[in-house]
Amino acid sequence: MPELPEVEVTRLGFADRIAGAEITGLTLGKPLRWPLGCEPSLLVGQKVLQVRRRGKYLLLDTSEGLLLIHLGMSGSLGFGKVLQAAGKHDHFELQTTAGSLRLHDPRRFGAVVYAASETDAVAQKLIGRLGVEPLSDAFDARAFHQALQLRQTVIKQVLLAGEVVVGVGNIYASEALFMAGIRPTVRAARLSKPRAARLHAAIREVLAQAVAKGGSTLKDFSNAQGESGYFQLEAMVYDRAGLPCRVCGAPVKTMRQGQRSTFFCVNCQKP
DNA sequence: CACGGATCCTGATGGC
DNA sequence: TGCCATCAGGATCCGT
Repeated sequence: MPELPEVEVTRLGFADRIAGAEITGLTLGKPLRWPLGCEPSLLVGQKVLQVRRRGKYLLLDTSEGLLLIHLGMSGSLGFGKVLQAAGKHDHFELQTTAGSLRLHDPRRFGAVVYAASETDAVAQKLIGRLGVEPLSDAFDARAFHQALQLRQTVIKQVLLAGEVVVGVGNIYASEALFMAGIRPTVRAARLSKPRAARLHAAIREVLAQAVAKGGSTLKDFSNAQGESGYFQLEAMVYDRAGLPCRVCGAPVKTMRQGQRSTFFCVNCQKP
């Protein structure tokens, strides 16, 4: 479910409300992708200072450390007063003086990990090798082109890997490549400077738009207030196999790349 | 070392 | 209360 826009919309939904609150309890459900990495009681009494985002991770800074939260494929976070008992797919809940932060994650590919600091090996293993933030000034077209020159793999896979640029998942990879007019099967190293620049701009555009519109809701995304986004209404190719391309009318094609579906238009996207 | 594939888990959907 | 195969927004680990 969550790519960068959904994670960012989630962050915006509760960051200000949880900042400054004191942690009063912590409840765990079934195991997530990784263990928490500390005794739950260690968190109690600490304050939540702020909530940041790095790629698809949320970083909850606390008085003595930080929680790294990843939503995996099916995770979502809710924040507020506890109105209902935890359901069978609620596997993490952080109780604070401002409300409770609850992770709902049916598939449990998500994770919540505690680290004493961001430079800790525990934290570095998760976020230490991530690429540049696409919406930051550090995401530079020239550097992007240069990084692509070093990759022998197809461009769609490079985007998904998150080592060059973070935050682009399966939906926005297809969407950004469509916007840039680039076939997903092009070898990254073969992209010309102008085409890399187009892709650079497309990635920023598609992600920024999705954040502005509240995130995609192709499956079950909802923000921390439980409201749905509506990016789905504007997907150009994702999940549109066989439907007419919104630009040229040719049927949208689909293929498998690395066990994931890719959608593209043979007319609008050049090899 | 860089790449491609298998893998974790549950639920929804569609064909038979 | 049908059963089975396939697919789903992620990313790590492992073999080559």
